[in-house]
Order: sequence, then C-alpha cells, then structure tokens
Amino acid sequence: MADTAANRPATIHQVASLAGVSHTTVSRYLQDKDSLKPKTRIKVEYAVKALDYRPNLVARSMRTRHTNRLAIVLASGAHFPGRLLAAASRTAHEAGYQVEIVSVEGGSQERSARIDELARSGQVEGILALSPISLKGKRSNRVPIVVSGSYDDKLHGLAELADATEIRDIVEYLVSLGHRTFLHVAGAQNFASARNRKSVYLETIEELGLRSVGAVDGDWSAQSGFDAITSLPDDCGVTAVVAANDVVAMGVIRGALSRGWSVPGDLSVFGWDDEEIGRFATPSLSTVAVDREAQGRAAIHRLVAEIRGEPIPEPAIRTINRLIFRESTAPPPAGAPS
Amino acid sequence: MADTAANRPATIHQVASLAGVSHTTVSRYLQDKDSLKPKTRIKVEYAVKALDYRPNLVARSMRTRHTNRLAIVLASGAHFPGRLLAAASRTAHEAGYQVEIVSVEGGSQERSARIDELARSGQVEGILALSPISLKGKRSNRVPIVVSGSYDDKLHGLAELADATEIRDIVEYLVSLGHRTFLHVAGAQNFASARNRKSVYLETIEELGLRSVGAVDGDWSAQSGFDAITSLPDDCGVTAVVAANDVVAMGVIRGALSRGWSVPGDLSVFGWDDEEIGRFATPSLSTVAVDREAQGRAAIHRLVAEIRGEPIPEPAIRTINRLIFRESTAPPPAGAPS
DNA sequence: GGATAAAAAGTGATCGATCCACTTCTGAGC
DNA sequence: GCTCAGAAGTGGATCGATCACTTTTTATCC
Repeated sequence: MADTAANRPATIHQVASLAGVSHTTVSRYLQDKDSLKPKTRIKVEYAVKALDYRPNLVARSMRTRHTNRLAIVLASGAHFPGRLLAAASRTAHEAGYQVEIVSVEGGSQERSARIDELARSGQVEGILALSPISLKGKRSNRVPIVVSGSYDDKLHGLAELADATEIRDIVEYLVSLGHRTFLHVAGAQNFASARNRKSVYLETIEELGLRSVGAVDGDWSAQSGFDAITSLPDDCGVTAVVAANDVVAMGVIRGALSRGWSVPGDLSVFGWDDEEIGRFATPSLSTVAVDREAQGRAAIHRLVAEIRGEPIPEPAIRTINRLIFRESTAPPPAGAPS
Repeated sequence: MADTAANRPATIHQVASLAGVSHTTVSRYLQDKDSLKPKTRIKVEYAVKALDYRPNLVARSMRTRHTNRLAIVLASGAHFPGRLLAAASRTAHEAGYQVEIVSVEGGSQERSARIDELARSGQVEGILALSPISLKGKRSNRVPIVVSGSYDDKLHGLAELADATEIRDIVEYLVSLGHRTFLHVAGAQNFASARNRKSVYLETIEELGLRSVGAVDGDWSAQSGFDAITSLPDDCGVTAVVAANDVVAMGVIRGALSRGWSVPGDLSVFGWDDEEIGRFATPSLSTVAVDREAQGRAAIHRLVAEIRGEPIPEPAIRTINRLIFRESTAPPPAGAPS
C-alpha cells in the first residue's frame, strides 16, 4: 500500500509522518515504549504495524557505533562443537547479542588474518575463537578476542585444569583395573587442549611409575588412532590406550581388532567427548562427558564482560567433566606384566 | 600516531587529507585501484598504510544498500554439515560474499520467525536454510531464501532425485544378496530428505514385490534406530534394514546385537552419509557417500543467482552419490524365507 | 490562575562511506 | 595552439537511524 516507488522498506520517517509525530518520537518508541504518552504510543504502534516497519539495523549500527554482534570463529573441517555453540548462542542472545559463526579455511596464519580483518571491519564487537590462532605481535585490535580455553591456551583456567584432572582420573581408573603399560594418541598439537592432555598424561605416567609406549601426535581423526595402533611393535605390551577423543578411540579399537587384539579383552580404550555414537558402538566407549554447554556459556560471559569493560568473571563453577565407564575398558589380560 | 582524540579508526577523510587528495579520490581508489594515476595511487596507498585505514563496512553498506553477506541457517540441535558448509563458504567467498552461519534454536515456527527477522533486518542479502522451515503465507520477504534440497523441498532437483535413486539402488543391492524382508528407519519427517527416502523406499518395496515390516519414523538419532529394532516382534523375519543415516545405522546394529542378532550374519544394515566413524566401526558400515561439497556449491550458486536476478542455474551436474559396501551387509541367513 | 518543574515531542546535526553533477587539470595528437 | 579524453577535485546529497538540544505540553502546588 504505502510502498515507495523503489519498493523499499519503510523508514522511520514514513512511520513518523503516518503517525503524525516526529521521527524522534518513533525512535524513542523503539527504545522504550513506555517513555511515550499512551495516546502517542498507540498512534506509533499503529503506523509501525501498517507499514510493517522494521528498523534498519545497518543504519542503527552506524549511528550507535555498535553492532550487537559477536563472531565465533572456527576452523572449517574441524569437528563442529554443536552443543557448545548452541549454548554460546543462547547466552549471547540473552546478553543482547547476535552471534555469527564464521568458519575459516586455511592454516593458522590465514585464520589469524581473517580474524584480524573481522576485528577491524567494525562489523562485530567481539570474537570468540574456538580454533587455535596465532596472533602475532602486531595486533592492535579494536575488539576483544577470547580464545576458548578448551581449544587454546589464552583462556587460562576455564577448562584447562578440568582437562588435566580428567586425564589423570582416567589413568588412575585404568591402573585400578590392573593396567601398567599405556599408550596415548593425542590430538593435533596446535590445540591447547591436546597439548594439555598430553602433558598431563606424561606427568601422570611418571608420577605413578607406569610405563608408556608412547604419546603419538594425531590429528583428532579415526585414521590417526588406527595408525597409532597398527604401527606398534608386537611385543610392546600395551594394555590400555587413552585416546584424544571418541573418534580417535574408534580408530584405535578398529586398529586393535585388525591385529587380532580384542577390546576390551586384550586392550582397554578410553575416549573423550561422550558422543552419541560412542554409546552405540561395539564395544561401547568409556569416555568423558564434557559439559560443553557450560564451556559455551562461560566463554560468552567472558567475552561480553571484556566488551563492556566489566571485570572478567572468574570461572567459579568449574566445569564438571564426568567419567563414563562402558564396555571398552576392562582389566588387562591375565598374561600381562604387572 | 595519527589517532584522533577518541582513538577511533581512521576515516576516508583523514586518509584523503593525509594523501593530499579529495575523499572522492580515495573512494575511487578503494573501488578500483587502477583508475588512478600511478602517482596519485602511491600517495593514497601510503596514507592508507600510515593510518592503517580500513573502510567502515557498516557505513559502506548503508550507502550502497548491500551488505555482501549471506546467512546460512541451521537448527541448533541438528547434525552440523561441516563439509557442505565449508564448500558453501568458499563458494560464497569466491562470489564476493561473506557467509554467516546462524544456528537457530527452537521449533519450526520459531526458526521461521528468526529467518523472517533476518531477511528483513537488512543485514543479509540472501538466506540459505539447511533446516526445514515453514514459511507461511505471509512472506513478503525482501531477500531471496533458498532452502537446501537435501534438507527440504523448495529446491527441486538439486539433490532430491539423487536421494531417491540411491535408496532404490540400496534395496536392489540387498535384493541381489538375497534379502526379501526389509525395515526402514526414517529420519525426522519434517525433513524433505527423510520424506523422500521413505517414499522411495516404500515405492521400491512395492514395485519389486518385496516385504516391508515397517517404515519407522525416527529423528536421525542412534536411539531411534535402537528402538526401532528392539521393538520388532521376534518372528518378523526381517533380514535387512535401510537406515536414515549412519548414526541411525549404528543404533540399529547395537539394537540387533542386544537381541542376539549378529550383523551382518542375521541382519544387514545400510547407512547413509559415509561418516568417518562408519569406516572404523565394527562392523564397518555400508553407506552412501554424499557429495556434500557439490551440494554446498550448488546451493550457493543458486542463491547468488537469485540475488543478482540471473537465471537460476539448472543442477546440471547431478550430485553423484556413491554406494559404499562394507561389512554391515551380507547375504541373509540360510533359514530366511525367500 | 500563575509559576514552575517535569515530561513529551520536535529540530537539526551526525555517523562514514558512496554517488552525483559539475568543473578543472593534464597530456597526447595534430 | 587547439581539441579532446581521461583523471582528479569540489561541494553536497544521501542512506536511516540516534542523539544533544530546544521547545512545547502537561502536571503540580500554592
């Protein structure tokens, strides 16, 4: 009906003139409906509805100098942390921000370049990086960047310690079953979570006086787990594997079967992430249930605090990762050295 | 050095005055570096570098009325189509668009509302929906919306027919092994891909004169596959299951084992998606390798064409889905009726 | 009823880019 | 020297909001 020649969306001025008020009044209405006299409010309300008016967010952003948008950056190709993102998204929403997920291809430096570009384009107010990035010295960034703790090491304390603790718990559990000789198939070493788990694994092995036949650097893939097992010498004596995550664990199990080792009869395998398939695989996977929702919430809270210049919240409620014991772990075979 | 009092990013005017040219010239430089005389270009180039100038994209968008941004919408809980997104992202980039992935919670109507909001906020120029949405009559949307064919039914021909064909191929393959009695565990029925597969399954059963003990509606989860199998009567005689995807197939297998049926000895199971874990599961999954990259590219091409008012590209190169035969399928047990 | 304060509404500038309609400068070719 | 075309400058207008002020209206109190 009231379309302009160009068929453009209605502007605040059109609303104002239809309502018989000034554009300022409409603007006030948009920000706080109660600051208007009831009679005026009704007029504006009517005009907004009649013209099907939606404020142009680009114009608003330009004037207010903030976009109310956050970006979450992750490496394309890497596993997609769906639950974390959902929680992060919801948390950001509650804080008044829109979230946009940017999947960046290429290596670490390419990603960093893209993040830098994003940071300075004026399009987002903060960035949460879920993939490892290398921000070299030159960063005079305009917006806060939070690198999630469970994926890199800038976010001390958020989830790192938790990661560490559980690896130790896993090893201790396996020891309690009788295992003495271990293997760790680590994740990609540019991820801090992978580095942390690996170093805690090594520490624990040393402190408890156990034997490790290696801590193999993988890339989070099932293939890397498979390769790690199939390339072991026959007489290595390993009876328990701590895998970087559930997918790697699946590869480890398949590799073990391919050499005639039964799981868990000859080899126990522990995963990480509690993915759906782990519960239904055969054998089902012992794993670590990670509170991804809490991680997502915490990361966004931290980011929002940085944006607003508020004190950074302490990760008071430590994320609680729960060990889940299923079929892939059992006591070692009788013949194993102890 | 040249920071303003407010420490704001440099504007085009500051660049112009440092370079000793007009702001118009700088603007020209930004759009086409070659339209400037070399001497002028160098001056501008220097000023841009010295001030570390980045054009304010918000201001630019406001004036040009386009944002060069696309949104890909997906349901927050659903499985994340990583490969498709990566390809879509890259393709969009090549066409000059930034991609933002919006993960929307809630049901179909909530999602549609969010998409509508997105469509009219003036923030994106096109939307690719990967989750089922119900755009009711009232859509007078400002921007094109493409709903991916493999996930819903607006995008005729992109992948629907392909979907259909492969289900038939699967059944025919199983028949060639000797199977006569089938079960289909379908995906969530608000997904067109799930509906298509189901109807092609039913058609094929009928046309080939086979027996189906049911086409159970699931929700893409392993649990739904597990439940479908465990709730079958003992004497149903089923020897082959066509699952909605690999995760469902895992659940089916686990369910079969839980009732003492061996896979593939007593029951053959076919999956869909060729996910990494399927290759390493035990038994490894027979499945359909889907060309997600091609789907992502095609969807973006179509969306960009709609945005630019160009003719919609025909899905000329049909996405080729390849059947992969692994351990989860074999001839039926000797005792099965034929 | 009039003074006064508070609330409501209006006016015009502003954000940082592009676009427009000109004018002016520069240099090559004849 | 003249013409002509391309490059560059000039000075605004424009996009659609918000915001700092100013002005008008309303409410309150004596």
